[in-house]
Amino acid sequence: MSKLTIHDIAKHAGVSTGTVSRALNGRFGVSAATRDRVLRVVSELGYVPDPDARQLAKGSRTVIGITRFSETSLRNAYYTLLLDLIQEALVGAGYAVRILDTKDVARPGVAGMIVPGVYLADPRFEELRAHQRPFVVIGEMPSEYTWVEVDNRNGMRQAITHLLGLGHTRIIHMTGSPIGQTAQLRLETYQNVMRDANLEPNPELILDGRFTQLGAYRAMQRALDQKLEFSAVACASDEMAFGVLAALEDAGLNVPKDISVTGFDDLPLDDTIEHLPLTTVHQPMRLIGHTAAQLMLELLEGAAPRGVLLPTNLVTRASTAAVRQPQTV
Amino acid sequence: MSKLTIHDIAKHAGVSTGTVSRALNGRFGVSAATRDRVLRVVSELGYVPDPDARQLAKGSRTVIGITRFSETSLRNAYYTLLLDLIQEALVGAGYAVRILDTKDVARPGVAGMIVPGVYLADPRFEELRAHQRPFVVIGEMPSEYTWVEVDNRNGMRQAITHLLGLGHTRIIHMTGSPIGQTAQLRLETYQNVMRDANLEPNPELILDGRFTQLGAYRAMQRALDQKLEFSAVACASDEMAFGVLAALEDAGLNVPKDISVTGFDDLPLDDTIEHLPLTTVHQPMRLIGHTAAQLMLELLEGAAPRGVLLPTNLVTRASTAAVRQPQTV
DNA sequence: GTAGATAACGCAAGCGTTTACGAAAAGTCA
DNA sequence: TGACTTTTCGTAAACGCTTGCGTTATCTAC
Repeated sequence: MSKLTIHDIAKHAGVSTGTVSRALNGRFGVSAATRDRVLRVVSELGYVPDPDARQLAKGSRTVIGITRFSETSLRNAYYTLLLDLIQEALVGAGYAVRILDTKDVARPGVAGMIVPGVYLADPRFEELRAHQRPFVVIGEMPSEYTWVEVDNRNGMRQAITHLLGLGHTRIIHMTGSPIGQTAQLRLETYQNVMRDANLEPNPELILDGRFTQLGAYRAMQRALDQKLEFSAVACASDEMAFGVLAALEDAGLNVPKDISVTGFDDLPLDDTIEHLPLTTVHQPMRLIGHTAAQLMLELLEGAAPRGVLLPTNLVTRASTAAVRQPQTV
Repeated sequence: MSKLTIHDIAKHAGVSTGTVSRALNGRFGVSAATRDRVLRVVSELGYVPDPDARQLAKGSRTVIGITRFSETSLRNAYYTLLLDLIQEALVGAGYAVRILDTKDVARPGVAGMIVPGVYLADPRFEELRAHQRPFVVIGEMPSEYTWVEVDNRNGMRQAITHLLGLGHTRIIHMTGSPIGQTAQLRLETYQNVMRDANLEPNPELILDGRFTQLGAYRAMQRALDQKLEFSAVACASDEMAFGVLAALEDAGLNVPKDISVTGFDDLPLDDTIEHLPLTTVHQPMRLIGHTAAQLMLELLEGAAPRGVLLPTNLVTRASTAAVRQPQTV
């Protein structure tokens, strides 16, 4: 089957190409009836407009940049997946996507920026604000700007509640870098949920794993050396959970028999590594990517900035179990 | 300045647009004299052809896929940088770049694949071979196919020679996953250079860090626990070197006073983390990206597969120093 | 029912390239 | 030198889409 063009659609729907174009782009000047008919034909034939032709006709090419991550905050797998999803949505809408630096915001031809993992305190954030270009932030919630973030509170609440339900009371929280809102929210929620259960959060049980495997491994090891008493570890990221798992394993402890561990992110794992299936808070990755792209398109059409909070939910797997010997508070 | 088009070039050079196009694309039917004149005007005015228009005129859109990494082999920063560079070159040549999975090779519209960090033993490699589409491999050297890789031998040789020159004789080699050629070559070279210096390589001094910070940290820690005697660590990646640095620091050892450490890759570091400046083997990242793109374009034009080996060189920084108390073999 | 306003749509001219095709210029050979 | 081949280059028609303009159909209000 040779390439399907807008002319084919026009012919099938009995209208002109101009009308098809307008229907497709939601422009005014098309009656609801014909729009529906056109759209039906489009989906029946499986027509998808050629991004090149579209761009060409629209005028100068518009590219949307996605920044690199800061190393520490979020890791490889997460980023790559996100990139892919955003690309999918944006290219579908006729934009080009490039990986850029925040300073490229000003570059001609760059219509906007999607910035995952940028801290509000980050100088790069200032850079973005200084320019006129629209941008959408992933993973932080700068008021007055456009962002998409997951429901950290609810996610962590579910994880801690799950652990409490299994009888754990001495629960370590492995927190990430304290610079970001994300880590902060997860930490706060941990503290709140503990308090709600009448367990005054013990500062000793809050460890900083810097959002990395190694950081969490070291923190955990130090805690074990100090004979810290605990039966569960709630981590602010999967990455850190893997570090914790390794430290526990090296100490001869069994997960989940001796210690329960929870993560946060639900990263798709590389098949080549076998890990204990992790009980973790799932982030709707596809939705995040899709939403970020959608918000960008919205912004480009002149919409007002807004934030979107996406749901999270706990996925119970093999790294958590009932506490071994019930403890008295 | 409004957009520069092929017409502007044509006018300035006193030729037709067709001629400009032919000159630009190296097609036959244009004399050397006019080609040079056109090219000169092009670079003078800084004209760059519109990829969209080019694609549109050329026919159906062609996209070139880049696969995701397998987690373990090469890390985030490396990958992202590479992605950026390849994108730059390929988009400039009028192609679209998408992040895809190896199984998408067969997808219509995908002209080729660039696959960084795929092992030869990987089933994904078979997948690539099974289809007709051209692909170029980064970081492995599959004979009969097209690849770009850095000179692992020379790089590791320089690193070890540097350490030997500083008086070190008990040098640990922190190797990566043994599945890949890369780790294998670096390991072999370490052994060879040691032998050349009349130091029979000691198997005890070969540690597996699995190409990750955590892996290297654990391996190093174990070695320290066993009171292994050594004065330097030559790592097969920067990532692992950071793990080693952390382990040494935790053990109260000073780098480079007590122990010298070398890396491999010369990853651009995230500014937010302060690390000891690492003596490491530099990989010409820009060149790698550029070469991969170039090879792909070549392949698309029907050229025969070939491999390109890129140079490496040692960058001496603060993590290496003369051995403390000279040792006798 | 008619005039005037408004909404719906078709027409066709681009957007910046590439690439047949054919004309003109330059070589080639006897 | 003339006829014929080859090379060089200009012309113009695509490529698939958007959009301003003008035309026709549909409303609205009297």
